[in-house]
Amino acid sequence: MTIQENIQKGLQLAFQNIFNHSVETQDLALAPTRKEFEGTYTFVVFPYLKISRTTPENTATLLGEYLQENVKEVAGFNVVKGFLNLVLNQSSWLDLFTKIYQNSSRGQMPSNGKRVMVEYSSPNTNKPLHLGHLRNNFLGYSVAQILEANGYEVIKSNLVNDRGIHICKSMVAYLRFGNGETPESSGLKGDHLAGKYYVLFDKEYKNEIKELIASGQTEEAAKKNAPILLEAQEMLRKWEANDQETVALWKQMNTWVYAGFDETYRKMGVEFDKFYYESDTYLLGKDIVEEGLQKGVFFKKEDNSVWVDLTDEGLDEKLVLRGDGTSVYITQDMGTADLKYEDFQIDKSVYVVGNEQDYHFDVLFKILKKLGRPYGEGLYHLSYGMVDLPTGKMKSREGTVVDADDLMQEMVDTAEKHTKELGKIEGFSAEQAEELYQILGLGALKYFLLKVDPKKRMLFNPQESIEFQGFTGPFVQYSHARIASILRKADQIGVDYQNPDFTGIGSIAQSESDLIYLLNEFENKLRLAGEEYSPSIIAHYLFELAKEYNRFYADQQIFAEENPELVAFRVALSKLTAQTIKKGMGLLGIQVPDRM
RNA sequence: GGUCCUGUAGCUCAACUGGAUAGAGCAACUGCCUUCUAAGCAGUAGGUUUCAGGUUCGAGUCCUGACAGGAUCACCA
Repeated sequence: MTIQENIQKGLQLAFQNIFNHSVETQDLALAPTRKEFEGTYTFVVFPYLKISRTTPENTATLLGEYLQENVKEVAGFNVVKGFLNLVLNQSSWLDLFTKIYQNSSRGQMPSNGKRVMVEYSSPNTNKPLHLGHLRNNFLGYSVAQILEANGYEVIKSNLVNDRGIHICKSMVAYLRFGNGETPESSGLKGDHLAGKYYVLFDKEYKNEIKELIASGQTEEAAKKNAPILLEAQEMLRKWEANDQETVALWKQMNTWVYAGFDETYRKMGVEFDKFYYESDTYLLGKDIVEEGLQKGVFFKKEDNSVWVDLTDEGLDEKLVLRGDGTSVYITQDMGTADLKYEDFQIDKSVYVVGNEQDYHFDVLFKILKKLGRPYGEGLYHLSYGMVDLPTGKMKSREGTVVDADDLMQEMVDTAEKHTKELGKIEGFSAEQAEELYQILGLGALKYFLLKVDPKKRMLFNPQESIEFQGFTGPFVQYSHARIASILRKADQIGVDYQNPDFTGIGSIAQSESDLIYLLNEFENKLRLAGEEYSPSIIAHYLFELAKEYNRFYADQQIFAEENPELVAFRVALSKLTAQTIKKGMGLLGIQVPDRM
């Protein structure tokens, strides 16, 4: 039984004995006491005045007296209006700490026997990754870690959009302007090479439109008739007809792109257990359309096209198969959903995709539920907001994107600059220093993108570089490095903090019990982050924890203390904080250094 | 136009899902390094939570209606 549960139980008995009324323990909500009042937990009595039939102050006082007498953890209480603030006794804090400290499986819930797939990243192979992809990748990876820590078996998947008109555009431009350029000959990363030709396509396309308009065509006609566009469309047809030359070029360019992506993913620190390729899946789903027709979930129109009617769910009619029998986007998504289930028998499926596709996923999930899919109830669209620049939306064709590789490198460079300015690399080898810059630069970037609630859109100003102070990754990393230093010293002077005995400690400071309180909150936050698919909950928690530790650090001289048990306690408290930071940052995909 | 999301300090974000005097960070200003890392700590200042109603003991949070920004409403992906 946790302290909270003991208090709830006590409250239940109090209501029974004082007011002769039975209340469910889970309804008795305990909130953390606000900083400006004395106490740890606060019970709000307003909702219970009908039961107590007396004033809020009176009700709170009666309950408080009962708790103080009957619950061993409650040392005292105070009443402010209808708020009953409970003060815990010193030994409860130490007992609680000992319990957490000795829990070797802390931060990893036991298996819940459920399997979840997290699909994220899902790049197009015609251009390199940009800032928006960074948010997607960091979110996806982090949510996967969080679900795993919550006891799920997690499969990280990546559905690569490797076919379609946009790929053909890069290919056509490459044939026209490439002169056989390769990543080796140009020194360009493969994905950047493909992106270069995607931009060239658009440039040429616009030129041709201008020329056609000059020769008398309307703008609308020119947009349809530009030769380079027709070429791209022709190339798509050839690709679908499995034309040898086209397929060979397609394979060649994609190979280059994948080599580039691999490098970017490695730098990001993300990974995948399973890749799906749209070139394999784009024809899937037609059998489901047939099934849907038979089940009466879909219906056919005169032109043979197949539709689903979702008007009773507040949506519209939606096409699921064209009149000529060819697929649309949602057809293959239905097929891919089935494929994922066939491959892994997943209980849940999380799609990390931007909020511009909210409607699409709403439709997709409703269809799959109507079809009675066993995984239907476990579908979840982790919809995140766009990353905007001060200049507006990023457009890759117009070159107004913040490139992922460039940004990561800038962050590492900035980390190097800050570190050198602070003169903090004494005794580091060149490799160690470089490793530190990577850890700090990527940490700052990931934390910056993950600390915001996923569903909110966020602004990124490249001019104002990402901070290294305050509510940032490096602040949390710094706190960890500080503690690592404490632990080194403790080892050096022989403090036994592995199995310490705290029985001789009289009382602990406010900053110490506050820290224990927060450390105890870790698993609650972990659970909440899993339920909400929200790394930002972890990020906020870690900031609070690091902040509280630094308060304690400034407050207490660890090794100057004369009572050896108290020294051991403080070192142990430090160690548990470091472990929690490391584990928590790991959930965000962020490493922590031992020195910085 | 229909639907959905968002609106909180100058800026970037919180607010434990309806609880106390709405909190952090950045930027500004004041203090604190001869003892464990100052990428830190403590403090000052900064608010009509876009606006108007409503629900109740109690609203940033729920409801209605405005206003502003964004997304989407393709036989594109």
